[in-house]
Amino acid sequence: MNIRENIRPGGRSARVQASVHKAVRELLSKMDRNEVTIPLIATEAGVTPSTIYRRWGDLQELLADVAVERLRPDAPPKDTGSARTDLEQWAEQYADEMASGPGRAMIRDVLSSVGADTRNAGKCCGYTREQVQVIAERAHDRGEAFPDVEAVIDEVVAPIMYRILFDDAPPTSAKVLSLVEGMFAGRS
Amino acid sequence: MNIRENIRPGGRSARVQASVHKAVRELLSKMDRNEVTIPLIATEAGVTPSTIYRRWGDLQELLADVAVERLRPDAPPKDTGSARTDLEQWAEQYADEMASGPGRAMIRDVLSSVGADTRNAGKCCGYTREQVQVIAERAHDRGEAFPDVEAVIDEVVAPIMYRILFDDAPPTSAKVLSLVEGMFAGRS
DNA sequence: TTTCTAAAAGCAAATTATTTGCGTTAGTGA
DNA sequence: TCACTAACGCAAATAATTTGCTTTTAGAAA
Repeated sequence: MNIRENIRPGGRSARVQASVHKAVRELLSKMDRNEVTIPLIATEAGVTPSTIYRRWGDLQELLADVAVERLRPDAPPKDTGSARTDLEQWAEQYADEMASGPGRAMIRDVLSSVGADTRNAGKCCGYTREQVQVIAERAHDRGEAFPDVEAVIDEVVAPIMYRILFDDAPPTSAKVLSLVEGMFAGRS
Repeated sequence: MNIRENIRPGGRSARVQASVHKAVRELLSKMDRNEVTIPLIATEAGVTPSTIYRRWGDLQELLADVAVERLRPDAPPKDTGSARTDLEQWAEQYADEMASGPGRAMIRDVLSSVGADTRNAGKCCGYTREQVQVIAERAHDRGEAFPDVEAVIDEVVAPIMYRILFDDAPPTSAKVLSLVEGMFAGRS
């Protein structure tokens, strides 16, 4: 049950989608996530449950859909003057956001949904890659050396995410900085 | 709804648990995961659904419980004569197992369950850490240099897991080897 | 061993969620 | 404007979940 994104985008479907997403966000902020049900969302959104079932399939898909949207960055990484500090600040903010209660919940929602397609998780990965890419391009424009984007994902993003998902202790600020440090140590 | 592991371990509870786990494994091997329901599992296991609901709470918790057990390594990493090859072979096997269809499904089950407690995902992380620890101790006994276990998690385990979870492309054998390579490059 | 106790299982009724068929509404393209 | 059809609403049917109560059974005490 793939969510179509470009069928009749300007009409009722779009309004229903917006209304349902809004309802989900509001309910999640008010109550525990396993008390949120589709009939509840439907009431809050002013639609019938069957509409939601037909469009999203089940609660996990819907939560994932909402989470992906919320995980999309709303601004490019701040330009701090140097690639290293750009990356430091971006990584710290990324770690903070992802390690927060809502952040973790959204990541789990996105990962849980992957029943048939990996597209949801892939999108999030794509957002991250884009952000790092922006930093890399700025570095290039300034004439600074900057590691490969994939290396940044391996050495900075992946450890942060691994510890958020699997470990009890989210990475500290110092830890994040040391990961970035390691990134710049070997090269120049 | 925590699963207790040490209450009346030798009696009926244990038989029910074993029977339910077995039913889950068999059903998952026979059919698509989102066709598996608790009433189905109950029938297959020869118990009533309410027993499962009361013990595990919901399907996700049960699937996570089963997945954690299946993710527990059944043997220590193979001793290949040197720490580097130990780590190489272990990492390749780890990547293969986790990137496989069932592997990915189990990881997702474990991560999805984390409603109240992070214990499930933490356990998996713990298994991995133990395996690496074994390799590290063997290296120490042999007098070989070996990086810190946490560094191995950051630089080898985390990138593998990140790409399995978020990327479409699971890491290739060459990629895994290059991660291990990077691990040994800077030091000793 | 026998008896007592309470945790866990079974059963069935009540509730709640999900699916489905069909009629209606409202964007879209001619 | 009109015809077409995807998407919605409604309501009935089905399936899953919860819950109160009874029965079973492992483990402890006599």
